[in-house]
Amino acid sequence: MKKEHKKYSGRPGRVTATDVAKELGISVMTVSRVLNKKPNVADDTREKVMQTAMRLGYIPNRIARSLVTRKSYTIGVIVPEITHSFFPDVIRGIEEVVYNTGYNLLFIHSAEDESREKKAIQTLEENQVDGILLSMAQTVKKYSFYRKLIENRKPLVFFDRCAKRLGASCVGINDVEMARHMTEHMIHHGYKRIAHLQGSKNVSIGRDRLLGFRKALEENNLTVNEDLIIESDFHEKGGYSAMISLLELPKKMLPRAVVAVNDPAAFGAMQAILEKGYRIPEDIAVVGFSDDVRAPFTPTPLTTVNQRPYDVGCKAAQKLLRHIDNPNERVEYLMIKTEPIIRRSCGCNGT
Amino acid sequence: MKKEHKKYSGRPGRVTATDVAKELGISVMTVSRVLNKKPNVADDTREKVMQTAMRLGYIPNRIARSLVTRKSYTIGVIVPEITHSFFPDVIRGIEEVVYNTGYNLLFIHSAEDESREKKAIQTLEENQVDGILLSMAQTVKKYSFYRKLIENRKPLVFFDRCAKRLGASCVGINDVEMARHMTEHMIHHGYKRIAHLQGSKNVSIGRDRLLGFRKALEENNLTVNEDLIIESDFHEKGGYSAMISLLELPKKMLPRAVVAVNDPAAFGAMQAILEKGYRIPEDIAVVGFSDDVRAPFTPTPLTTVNQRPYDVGCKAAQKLLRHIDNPNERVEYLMIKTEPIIRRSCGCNGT
DNA sequence: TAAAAGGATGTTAACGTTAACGTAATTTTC
DNA sequence: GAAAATTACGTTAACGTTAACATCCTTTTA
Repeated sequence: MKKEHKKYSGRPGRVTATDVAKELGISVMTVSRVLNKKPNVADDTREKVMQTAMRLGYIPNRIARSLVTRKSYTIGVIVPEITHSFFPDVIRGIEEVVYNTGYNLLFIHSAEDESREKKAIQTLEENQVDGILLSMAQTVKKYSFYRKLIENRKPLVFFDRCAKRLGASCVGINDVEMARHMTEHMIHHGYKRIAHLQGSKNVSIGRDRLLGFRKALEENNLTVNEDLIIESDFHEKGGYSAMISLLELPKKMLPRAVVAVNDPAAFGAMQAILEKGYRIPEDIAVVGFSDDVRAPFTPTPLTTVNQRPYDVGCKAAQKLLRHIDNPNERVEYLMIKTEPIIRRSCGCNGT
Repeated sequence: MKKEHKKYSGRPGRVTATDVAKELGISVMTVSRVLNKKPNVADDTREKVMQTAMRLGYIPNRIARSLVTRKSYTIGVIVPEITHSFFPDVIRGIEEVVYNTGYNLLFIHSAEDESREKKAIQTLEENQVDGILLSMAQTVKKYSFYRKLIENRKPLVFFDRCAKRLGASCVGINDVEMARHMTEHMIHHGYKRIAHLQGSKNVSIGRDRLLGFRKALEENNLTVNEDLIIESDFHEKGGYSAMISLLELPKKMLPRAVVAVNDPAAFGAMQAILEKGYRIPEDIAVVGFSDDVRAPFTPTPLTTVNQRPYDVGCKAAQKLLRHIDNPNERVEYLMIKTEPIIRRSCGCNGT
């Protein structure tokens, strides 16, 4: 009575647990028990199963497993712009946490587009992800999709760009506080006319940093000049064109300093300033936000805020895993404490 | 006779196609046909199914679907260092191609570590990905894992860091040619003592760029000085320490120019050069490879090669999809043509 | 107008795994 | 030494979907 090995026999059929069981003349269940390291299996059986599984090149099918356990061990990650150096670092942090926990990352790039983000959420749900880590696209206006997720009890943790009061945890940085701090730093330099390149109002960090900016001016008894608050986006282009329009103001209305919503916007602004023949910081000082890899390298190194992306990623992933493991995990708004990085674009003698 | 809606009733059970079918008193199969836009369904039935599916909040379960169709519509992506700005751009390209094809990306970061890469491959296989896009970790020594994948007929396409002759397609750039070109550029500047900060030999781009470097010297009848070829890695640290050890050579043995395996290594080297009080390019010229976002911003803007990461990602994804759709798709080594970006670190008057 | 073709459904089984329960043999307990 | 507990399995059904085939009814064709 010959036994036939199924391995690579004819069609490209994968080796299954059933094949391993048949090979040994035992039940699939015992094989399953061994592979999942469950108790109540004799040592020698365990040994035999491991060996034949190895010999046949058995690879467990997580899809079949997921179907019955109703757990995919997959986490969805939605990022608005992977190209912005903040996000790869966040992903590093996320990866580092999920690595060794057995979870995998299903990654989707929303390209700052609301409809793509919606589609992404739908896709993640179809894939039965156990939870979602999301940083909002800047064009998102409606939160109904988030609400639906939360109603469906799909664990959701926002990072960086958060939607609060929806019942999902958030991991961000102390945006208001740091925007206030950086603006005040400009004020302490003696600058009076301070502009703000504002991020999209749709997004928490856009609103919060604007708030911090206003706070600083008010607390220091400076009038907030609405003409100097101008909507940019989070990228070089937006910063550039916003700055260009500021520079078209009459000479004496020109800002003496610019607080940009983030570093890419600041880079765009710096380029505009230099192109128009002004000096940084002698004519116009600039501060950014997020400590982009390029920040130390700009002609005048950019004063900014270290956004600790790696830590944001870690904390967000950890919180999500806790939500997944415990449906009663408390919804929290975690704030990573960040610090200013003083270089020279603000007028200091930094590195 | 009341009908009960199952939606959100008690336990968190998802709405299934069966629920939709029961609601309408029809068979699941008809529902399945509608949802998959298959023919042979009456228009009004189709309509009714769509509506109740919507009303009940039905979300198709891709996991169950995958199990029976033996297709996951998922592509695995393994990247050695997401933090290196080349890779996020590649991912953008990949995303752009798979977006709208219905495929998803399962993302794993190997952290330049062979064992993590192996584990990643295993994980992707367990998840039944339809194909894998992979850029080798620099510490990878054995190709047996790749061979096993290829034997198992799991479509695999390498990008950037390739292993050829294994039967998997590769998408890279013209490394040898461009390294030769850049080195020759240095020679045309009149530099004689030219050093090479070499990448890991385990990896194609490390070997190929070294080859191009040697070629240029030989073709121009310059002797290759082995002391000036020094192993770095692909990151700032390696470039820095490699350069430091070069700078410890006796004064007259010092290199006049440095060809770095990539930009991060070049940045490290530049830092070392500046710290030791030398000028770039007056004392030591430097060229990099990959056009990192920081390259235009270094104190002396870095001459480098545009690696066209976005195109690499697109091509790799396209090729993989073709391998998935057609098992007889020809194995190819695709080469994206790249161009030098002349700035100032080489001695030119670039931007 | 009978036969053939096609359209709109339903039925059954399967994908590969595990949960829940069942059973026989062995060991423990008092 | 009989009841109870434990161990080492096996059996059945289910997870949610689709492929393949079957059925019934309508329309077309010669």
